[in-house]
Amino acid sequence: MTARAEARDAFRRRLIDAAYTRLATEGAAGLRMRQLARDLNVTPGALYRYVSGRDELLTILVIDAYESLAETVRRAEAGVPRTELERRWLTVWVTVREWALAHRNEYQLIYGTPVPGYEAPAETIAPASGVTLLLAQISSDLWTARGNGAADPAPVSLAEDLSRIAAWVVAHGMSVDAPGAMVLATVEAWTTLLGAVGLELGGHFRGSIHNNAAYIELLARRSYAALRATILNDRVREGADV
Amino acid sequence: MTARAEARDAFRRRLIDAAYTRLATEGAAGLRMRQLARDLNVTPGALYRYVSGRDELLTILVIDAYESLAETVRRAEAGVPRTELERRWLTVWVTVREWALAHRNEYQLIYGTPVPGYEAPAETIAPASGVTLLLAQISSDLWTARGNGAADPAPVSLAEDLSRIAAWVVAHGMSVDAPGAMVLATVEAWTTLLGAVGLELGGHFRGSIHNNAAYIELLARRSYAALRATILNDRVREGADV
DNA sequence: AGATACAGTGAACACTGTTCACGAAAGCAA
DNA sequence: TTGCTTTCGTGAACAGTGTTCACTGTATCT
Repeated sequence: MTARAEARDAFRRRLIDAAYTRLATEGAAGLRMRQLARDLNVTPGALYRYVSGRDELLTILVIDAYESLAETVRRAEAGVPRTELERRWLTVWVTVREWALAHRNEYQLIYGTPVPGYEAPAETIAPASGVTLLLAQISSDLWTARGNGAADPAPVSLAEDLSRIAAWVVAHGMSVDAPGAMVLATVEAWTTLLGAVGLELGGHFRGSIHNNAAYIELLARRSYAALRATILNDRVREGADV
Repeated sequence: MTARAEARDAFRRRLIDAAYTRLATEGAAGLRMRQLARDLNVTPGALYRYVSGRDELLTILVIDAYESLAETVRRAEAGVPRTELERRWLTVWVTVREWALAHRNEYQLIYGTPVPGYEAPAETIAPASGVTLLLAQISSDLWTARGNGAADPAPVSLAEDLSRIAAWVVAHGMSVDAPGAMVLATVEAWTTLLGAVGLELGGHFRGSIHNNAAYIELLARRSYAALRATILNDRVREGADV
């Protein structure tokens, strides 16, 4: 590797780091090319030797954010014994929230309003699936450990979507034997989780929920209970007439 | 009223209308003072006679969006017979989603990432409560019509938050006798609803849910069932041992 | 009718992202 | 080592942004 290529990579790294810092401290709007040039003691034009423009920088940061979130959650979840399914589930919820609080701007970058004039390109799709896959894994583990229970029927109106999700899960190397109702409950959990975090970050709980940690934990427990309840066995044992 | 004051009001109205149009067609980023000036055949400086700046315009539009959403949902919900609680509940969910789809940018303006450098001022808080109040009303009606059921106990960790919500509901002229567990289920529903709409608008269901109409309806039904289930009476009748 | 308040102008200021011709330096081949 | 080529960073420029301000002309009020 030539000295030039090395210097090039090094500077590109510095640029991305500077961009990351600006994003973290000032949000997506603080990501200004001219400001980054000042941060790096260079004229604005020089940046375009390393990056095609502001959009590419944003794409890099989007991917970075997805990966950072997924990695953080994966690491936390890996620390919980495999058999303690509910604790694993809970850990995912809590860790997502904590990451979001610690990385507000990165979170908004990926799950907030799309940045004006910026359309997330295809390469951002793959890294976006990290956390959902983790939930799917736990859900799948629950199904495997179910004993001899059957599952709720899945609604026909979503049959197509559910088989799409199943295919996608298979494509990520997981077994798909989890039934539609469980898959759906997992998607539902994902929806509620991101809803709760988004509302908290947006300050929409100002007049209601303040103890957001307790709230998210409650939501996590409920969603896990709902997930379990999709396995008929449990309910039947309890004598419900569903 | 003098002719001048009249013209002043008329122009201010025209300005807000133009801003609304730009927001709807191009998003918050398309809301450019200079562009609005061109739209109105006037120099940019003239706008500052009617509005203190871009932020005030945004605030007006934020309030407008909250009110438009609340009004739309209120009207739809009012069309359903009072006693059909589940249909009323469902109508709220579906209408919120439909409004969001028809007014993507307005929705993002209120529930998406806060616009860079813009902090929503106090006067936006009141109009934000429209839809939540509607859900609270249905939930309260359900409680009133419960027969002689008791309610689940509410978690102590959220007791403070729940009483804050109760106080806020009272301040809006509703009776508060609905128990904590129901209030919580209502907040939970709100969380999931906004989560689902936000994810759909953000394109985060691209690899999974496509039939979003069916999905939101399913979520609505489930959340209503959960709301009902907070009233012990029902569950006891079904023989569950919770 | 005269004083006053106000609307709109046009120029300016300080920014932004992006492009481009140019000179300097580095890498490579003979 | 010499010469050619590729790359780098600069500085200036372009087109755009929000906002301010001295200055007119016109409408309102006394």
